[in-house]
Amino acid sequence: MTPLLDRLRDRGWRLTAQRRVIAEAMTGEHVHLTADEVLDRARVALPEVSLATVYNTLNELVALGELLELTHDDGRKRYDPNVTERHHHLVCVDCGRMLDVQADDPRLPTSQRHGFEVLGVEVTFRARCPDCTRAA
Amino acid sequence: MTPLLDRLRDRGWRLTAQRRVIAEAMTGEHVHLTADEVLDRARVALPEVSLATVYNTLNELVALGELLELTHDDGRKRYDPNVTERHHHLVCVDCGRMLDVQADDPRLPTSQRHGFEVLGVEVTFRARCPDCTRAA
DNA sequence: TTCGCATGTTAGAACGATTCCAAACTTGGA
DNA sequence: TCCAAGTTTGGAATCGTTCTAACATGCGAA
Repeated sequence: MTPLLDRLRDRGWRLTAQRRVIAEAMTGEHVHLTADEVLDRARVALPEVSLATVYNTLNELVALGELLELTHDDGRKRYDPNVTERHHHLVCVDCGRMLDVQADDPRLPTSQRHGFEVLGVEVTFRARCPDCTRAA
Repeated sequence: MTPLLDRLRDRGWRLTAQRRVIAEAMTGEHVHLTADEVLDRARVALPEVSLATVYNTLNELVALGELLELTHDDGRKRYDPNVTERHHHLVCVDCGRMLDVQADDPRLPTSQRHGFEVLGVEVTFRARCPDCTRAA
C-alpha cells in the first residue's frame, strides 16, 4: 500500500477498489494526467471504473491537498501528485508533454531543460485582491 | 482610429463595424476580458454583434499576434491586448480579477502587489520537447 | 458473522465554453 | 453598379466537466 492510500485511510476514507486504482494511477514522477488518461490507466487494473468516479476521486484528492490541479491551454485539467516539492512546469507547446522543474528563476538553467528548447515563460501570482480580503 | 485598427487594415483586413467595436473593446491597461465580456462591451456600441463573430475575431487577433490568449483556472479564456510589454499576471483566487505586473522575480516586489495578498506563484516554461523538435 | 446504513459508484443527462456550419449579407475592386 | 470573396449569424455540434438519482458496498455495531 502506498503512503497516499495510508494517508487517505487515516482521513476516514473508505478504501474502495476504484479509489485504490485511481490513486495508484496517480503515482510517479512527472505525472500530469488528464481525467481520461487516469481512466485509461485505472481500467487496466479495474475495467469497470467509470469516468464519474475518476472525476469525483480526483476532485476529492485535490481538496485534500494530495493532488495539484493544473489548467492546461488545451482546456483540459491535469493532475499532479507532486505536492511535497515546490516546483514549476516545463510544457511542450506542440505535444503538451509536461515535466516538473525546480527552477525558481525565469531563466531556466540548462541543467533543468531536459533537452527542451525554451520559448517563453509565464508567471502567475495567485493572490487575494483588496476587495476580496475585505469581504472575507 | 487606434493604431491596432491601422495595423489590421495594413494586413488586408476588411474593416467591418463588428471588428471595429470588438477591437475597441480590447483596448486599455489591465484588460483581460472573456469572450462574453467582450460581447457585452461590443454590444454597447453595436447591439447586433454575435458571439460567433466575437470568437472569430478574437481568434484572428490572437493568430496575428495582436492579442494574448490566457487560460484561466475557471476554464474560460481571457484576452490581453498588452502584447508589446513583456509582463506577467497577478490573479485574485476569489474573484478572478487580473492585473499585469512587470516583475521577473518569483518574489513579487511590494511595489507591484497592488494591495494584493500574494499566496503563491506558478511558473510555466513554454518550450518544444526533443521529439517535437525532431518531427518539425 | 451478519446487518444496517452512511458513503461510494454509476450511466446518462445537463451544463457551459467554444467551434462548426451553411445560409445570408457586406465590402471594396472592376 | 455589380460581383466575388470575405464576413457575419443563429443554431447545432463538440468537448470537458458536473450533476442526478438509482443502485451497490465498506465497515462499525451487535
